[in-house]
Amino acid sequence: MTESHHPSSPEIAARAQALRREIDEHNYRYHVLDAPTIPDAQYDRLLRELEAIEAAHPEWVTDDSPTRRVGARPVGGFATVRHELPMLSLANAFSDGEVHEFVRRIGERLAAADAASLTFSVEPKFDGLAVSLRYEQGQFVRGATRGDGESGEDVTANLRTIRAIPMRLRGDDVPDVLEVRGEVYMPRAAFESYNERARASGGKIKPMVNPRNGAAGSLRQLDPAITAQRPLAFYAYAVGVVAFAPGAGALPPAHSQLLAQLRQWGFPVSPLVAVARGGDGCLDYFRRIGAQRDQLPFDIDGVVYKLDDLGLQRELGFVGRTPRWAIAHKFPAQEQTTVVEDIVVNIGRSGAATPTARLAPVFVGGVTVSNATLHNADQVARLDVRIGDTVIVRRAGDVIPEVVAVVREQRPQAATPWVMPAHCPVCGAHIEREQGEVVARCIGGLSCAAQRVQAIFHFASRRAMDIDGLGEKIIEGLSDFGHVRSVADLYRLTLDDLLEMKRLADERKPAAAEAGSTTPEPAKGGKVATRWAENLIESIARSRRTTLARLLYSLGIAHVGESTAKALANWFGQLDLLRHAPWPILKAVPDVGDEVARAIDHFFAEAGNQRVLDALLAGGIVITDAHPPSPALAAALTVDNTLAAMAIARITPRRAAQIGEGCGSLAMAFAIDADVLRARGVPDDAIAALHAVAEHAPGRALIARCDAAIDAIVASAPASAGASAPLDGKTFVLTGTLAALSREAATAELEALGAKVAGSVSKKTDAVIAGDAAGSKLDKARALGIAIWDETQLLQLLSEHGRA
DNA sequence: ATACCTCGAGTTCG
DNA sequence: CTCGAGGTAT
Repeated sequence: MTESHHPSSPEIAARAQALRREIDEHNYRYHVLDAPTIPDAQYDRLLRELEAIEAAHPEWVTDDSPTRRVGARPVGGFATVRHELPMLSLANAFSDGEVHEFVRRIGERLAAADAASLTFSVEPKFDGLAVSLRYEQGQFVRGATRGDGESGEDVTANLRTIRAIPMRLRGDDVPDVLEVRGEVYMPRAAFESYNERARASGGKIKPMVNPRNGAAGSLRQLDPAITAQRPLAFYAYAVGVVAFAPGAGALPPAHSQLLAQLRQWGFPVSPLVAVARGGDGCLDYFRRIGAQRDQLPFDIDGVVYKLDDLGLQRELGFVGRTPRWAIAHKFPAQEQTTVVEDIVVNIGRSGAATPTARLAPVFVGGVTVSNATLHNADQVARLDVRIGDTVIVRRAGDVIPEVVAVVREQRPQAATPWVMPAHCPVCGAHIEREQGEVVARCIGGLSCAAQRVQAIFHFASRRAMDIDGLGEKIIEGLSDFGHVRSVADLYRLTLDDLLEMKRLADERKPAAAEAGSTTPEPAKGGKVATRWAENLIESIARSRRTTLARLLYSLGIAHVGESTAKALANWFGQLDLLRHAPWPILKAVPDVGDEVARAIDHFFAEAGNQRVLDALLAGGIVITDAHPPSPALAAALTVDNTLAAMAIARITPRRAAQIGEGCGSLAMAFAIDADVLRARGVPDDAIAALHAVAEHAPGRALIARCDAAIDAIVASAPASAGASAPLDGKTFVLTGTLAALSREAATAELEALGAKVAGSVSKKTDAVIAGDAAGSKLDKARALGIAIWDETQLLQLLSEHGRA
């Protein structure tokens, strides 16, 4: 429209009509062909132009205009619609055998010579909401939910808001009446972003439990304006009533062709539909779709096989409301409902009290689940899970089951909110929760049997001391019968100790053995038990030779995991230097800050822990990789002893420089009078900080200990670094499965060359080494433009430097 | 102070 | 794997 020329009414009306056609066309290209030809912004411009015209000329608005997708809000509930042809329900198959049986039955009834050659139209079974859409003379007139199959709810206004549903059929040969059946669903991405916003809203918007509930809830909104904001989509998969004008046309003879026809009429049909031959073809399809399931942009709960020939379908007919010619082959459910029988508290090695839901066993995602963690009290409160509640349990792409939501309608009257118990169920000590922390902890420490067992279990674990065959049950036995109180006791165990423990443990639970347990437990005191005990003793003996990093990690010091243990071992080199280092010294190690340094200091300050360490050494532990402390550590510490003083007085580097300028060194600063310092230009707050330490006896003692520790470290450190490691400062990330090396071996090789192997990709990563079936890390590397190597390149790098 | 980036700890079933 | 929280760079 130009500014000078005022278009006549007929011109504008024509423009409006053209816009409607164009917008419909773009909807079709986007939703049905999945091949948009204009950017979203341009689409929006067209829509706005049409809206403007219609606002100026309401008399031209047509019922099927794309602007009319959001209609008026219905009063009260939804009207009930009776389906002229009932909407079917399908029989289910859960195994290959049931599918073969289904095909065999059809072959038999049709007296087909060769059931294996029957063809089926096969398609994914969407996890959404089935609806029926009615078109008269090509216009969308009504849509209803499936309901009970006989009648559903009239959700026409809401269905209009779904762009994937055409308001008008395309083409000329359209039937007088057409009912299309299909599934309204919510794409996963839309579900995720909706929940993202819900979380960001801080509770104002309630997150959806899953895409299916999201779709169902959205479609049942009384206000179509709300539905319009929910990103719903639609796939057509069948027809109901179809009536052509006399002589005007007919449906094709096969279901697969019917789907093609629906696509031509303007309906989205899943691109995954296919044709399969015989039971084996169907099962091939099932596996192919199953393999893609996690990658699909929408949820499916199985696949559907329909005998392709519509004539044969008619011949077979129905049993009740389910057709003989179709079956749904379901994947193992990823979500199930079950009942929370109890909520118990588990105590971890750090005393963390973790609530766990004891569930009535339920088959989810291929395994029977009877436990699910609830993480912490906050999570329990968020979900408001109570004993006796019916809950939805999921086992998503991950392995670990989780409680997704509570089904409020099925809550027993008597159920009360769950609260974290005040006392440890194992040792009776208080359970306390630090201000601002999420986890509650049993404060019993090692006097709590649970924490003792967990501590020993951790000590023996593969990445720690690697004692093969020392499992939780055995440790419990050894602990209960007094053979092992601390990890050091493991190295004093005798064959007799183990055999006696086994005997006592077996006596304690004879009932279980008599209850017809299938595992024969004979020869308890005999050869088998002896052999077991010998193996365990041998495993323990083997573990004596270890590395400093492993030993440190084994101790279970708070905040000291594998990585920190390695850093400490590399920098200090020797246990003796480390076990007496005050925390300001520990802070010199990269990635060790106040919190971690204090935790280590605190651990070694416990006389009991030092005794255990001595006992371990007395028990024959040998550190095979002891070496002098790193020159870098010595260098960091000798900068005028400033490090320790800075840490204690919380003096920042900038301030330390100011003080240093004023009096030569920080150490000197402690000896100089406040007035003199002030006269030399040292700021008052710096002086106050120095004094706080100097006048505080523990502070002075700490500085003295730091001095001693620094002397010891400097004395034993080599003068300077030799040739630096070839890959010093490089960071790698491993992903996927490597063929020649295990992931652990590859890590060890790279670290031997001085490289760091990180767990996740960031912009600091130098290269990502991708093995087979690499996952999200690879995508992230691509997004960040990080070098991606294959295994060959890794092996080449290693051999260049004389490894592997 | 703030915004990453890492690390640690807990977790289920066969 | 996922969350929480510690460490460090900005």
